[in-house]
Amino acid sequence: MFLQIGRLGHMSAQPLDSAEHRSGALLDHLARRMRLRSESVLAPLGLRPRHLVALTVLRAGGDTGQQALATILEMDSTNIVGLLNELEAKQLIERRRSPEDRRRHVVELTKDGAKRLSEAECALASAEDEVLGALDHAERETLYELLSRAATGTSINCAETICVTNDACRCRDAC
Amino acid sequence: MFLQIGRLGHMSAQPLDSAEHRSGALLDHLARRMRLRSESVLAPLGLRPRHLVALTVLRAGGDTGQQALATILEMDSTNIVGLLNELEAKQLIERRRSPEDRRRHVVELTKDGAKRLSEAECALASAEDEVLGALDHAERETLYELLSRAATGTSINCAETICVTNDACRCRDAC
DNA sequence: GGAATCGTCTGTGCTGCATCAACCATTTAT
DNA sequence: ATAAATGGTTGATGCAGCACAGACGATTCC
Repeated sequence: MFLQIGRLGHMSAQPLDSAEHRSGALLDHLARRMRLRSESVLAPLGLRPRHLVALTVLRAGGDTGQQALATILEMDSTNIVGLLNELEAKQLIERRRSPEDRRRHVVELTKDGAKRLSEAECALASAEDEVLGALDHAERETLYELLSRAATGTSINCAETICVTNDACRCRDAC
Repeated sequence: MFLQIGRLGHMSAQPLDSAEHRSGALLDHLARRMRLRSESVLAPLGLRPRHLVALTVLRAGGDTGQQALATILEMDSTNIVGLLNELEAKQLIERRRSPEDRRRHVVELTKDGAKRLSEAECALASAEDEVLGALDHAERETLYELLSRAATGTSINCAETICVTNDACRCRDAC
């Protein structure tokens, strides 16, 4: 901190690039705190945090080949198989062979899957309250929107997926 | 999603609570992506992601007993010891006995530690570019500020720690 | 003096995950 | 048509993060 001030020196009022503001460690820290709480909350629903991540990605991304899924989640394909097996056994997802390329399995969220995901998210309210307690509602919504955009890499889904259901959503400005 | 619309029914224009917007899974997802990239970038510096988290917390929190650290990081005390041993061996932190309660070890970031942390954060620029590529500079700064506030649990440090060095920081509105 | 607290060290075991190897179904190239 | 490449599946192996438990020294509080 003082280092930075020292470097700025004669121009301490300028918004100079703030190179040290890396979110990585904070992301890691908060994700851990959230995950620890999520585990116990999710257990009764037969889910674990990683399932939620996969379901969330599937909801956002639409139909996805599972190799593409491996890329998005940055997991090894072989581990994707096991993960999807668990989700398919609970009928939260479906694997269909792609009509275009029948080698490919297209993974899709089932109606049950979407419902279960929704339930899980509701159940996580208290966990989020503990971890994000320092942020008010609008700030959390901003956070969600930023994370969501970063995760999908595009803002295409934003208008359709988010804004329809929430009049206060800030993403209209951003979109 | 449709469930919520159904629930809203006659008042679909109201900004009702958006219960499904949970950040947990997104946090998890992005933290993972960031961590995978961080590992290789940090290795030459002799650090691992968890070290960075600890150093970041220490920088933000000032002098901290290591039991308090265990609480903040939500790690077992015994694992904290090992983590701190590694950092102390590299002289990035110091353990001093607290003058008030000499049972307690107060953990403090050394000058070298602050410097190394700063270097690491610079080195992580490209990793962050990949993961947060969908966000522009101002959005990343907003994200950092939100995560930072959530992590420290208070907004006390905000004015001192962040805003002095960055004129464009949005936290003035929030503070 | 005795009990409780903070930190340290050691060992044990579970879990997540990467990696390797072998295999089937399907598509693409020759 | 045959061979090669691709997507997916399965099983085995090994490492690392981490929780947990037990024992110990140092210090404080009653």
